[in-house]
Amino acid sequence: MKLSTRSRYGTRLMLDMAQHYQNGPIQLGDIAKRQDVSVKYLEQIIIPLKKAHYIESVRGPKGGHILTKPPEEITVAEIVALLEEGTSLVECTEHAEVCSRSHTCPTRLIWKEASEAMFDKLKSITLADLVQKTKALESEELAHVL
Amino acid sequence: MKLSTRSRYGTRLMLDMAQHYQNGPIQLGDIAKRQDVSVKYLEQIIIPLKKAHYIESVRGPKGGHILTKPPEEITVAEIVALLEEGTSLVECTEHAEVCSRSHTCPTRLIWKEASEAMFDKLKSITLADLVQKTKALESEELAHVL
DNA sequence: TTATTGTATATCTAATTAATATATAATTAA
DNA sequence: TTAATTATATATTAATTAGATATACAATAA
Repeated sequence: MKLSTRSRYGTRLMLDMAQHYQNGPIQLGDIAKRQDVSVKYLEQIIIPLKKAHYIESVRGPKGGHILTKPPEEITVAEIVALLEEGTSLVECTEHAEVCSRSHTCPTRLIWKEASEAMFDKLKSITLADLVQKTKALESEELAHVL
Repeated sequence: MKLSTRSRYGTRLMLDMAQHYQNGPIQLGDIAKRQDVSVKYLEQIIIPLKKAHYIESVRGPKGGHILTKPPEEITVAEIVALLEEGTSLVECTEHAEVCSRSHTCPTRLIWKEASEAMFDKLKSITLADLVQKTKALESEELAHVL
């Protein structure tokens, strides 16, 4: 039931890009340093995000990656759904045919409801919200140190 | 992010026991047949449920397992939390020390909120609800066949 | 034209999941 | 009292997935 590093790192990748949204193409090397994740792993994670057109890339020196939409218009639910390949906690709610009991299975329905509750929450959070939250947390931390 | 078979089968194990709550000790062999899961696997899954005192067992012929509480008093949230070993989608919300970024990490907070949304839903569903739901689904299915 | 950056595959390791096997202990009914 | 039945405990195995790393190639701006 744990979230994979794939969607956790992917969300941080997107958040990092949102934080530098105005700065032109962002390089994975920079994100990797800031987020403390290997470039090679980020290269894998970014593929589905590019395929789904959340990100565009430019090659060559001074190249990098750019969000195609403002952070206000991207929810965490979209990112997680993409990187986890679906919004369901069980295979059978999306593909009933994987289990012969699907049509009379009562537990199947509750897993569906639980998945929906979770994603409804994630739908309510945009990358812009996360950028804001980050600033708040950082000044909190600063106040705590002083 | 998928639920393990452990908690899925475990929930069905508990549901099956709830369906036969009045029938005295239930044998794993019977549950295994009805639920189409191997006895050996159920034997493993039942261990934490016994440790947490949801189930008591009697050995010998005519032995088996019994719920210690009526199905109305057991929620799916409890079962899943037990079998998934926690209610969190990420390690760091329960053990902040696993990640040095925890104190300023904005994503950590949203994973926590999402986990809570999910478990709040599961808390609202008891084994008795599932027993009811099963009956409804079965008569629906019957009506469909006729 | 070369340094820089992204792209595409392939490979690898470790952990986890899902399950099976074997041996043992308790209990009851014949 | 003993044979059948059932639970318990531990070990083992097979398959899958997660999490990463490595290698070779393609594009492009300075």
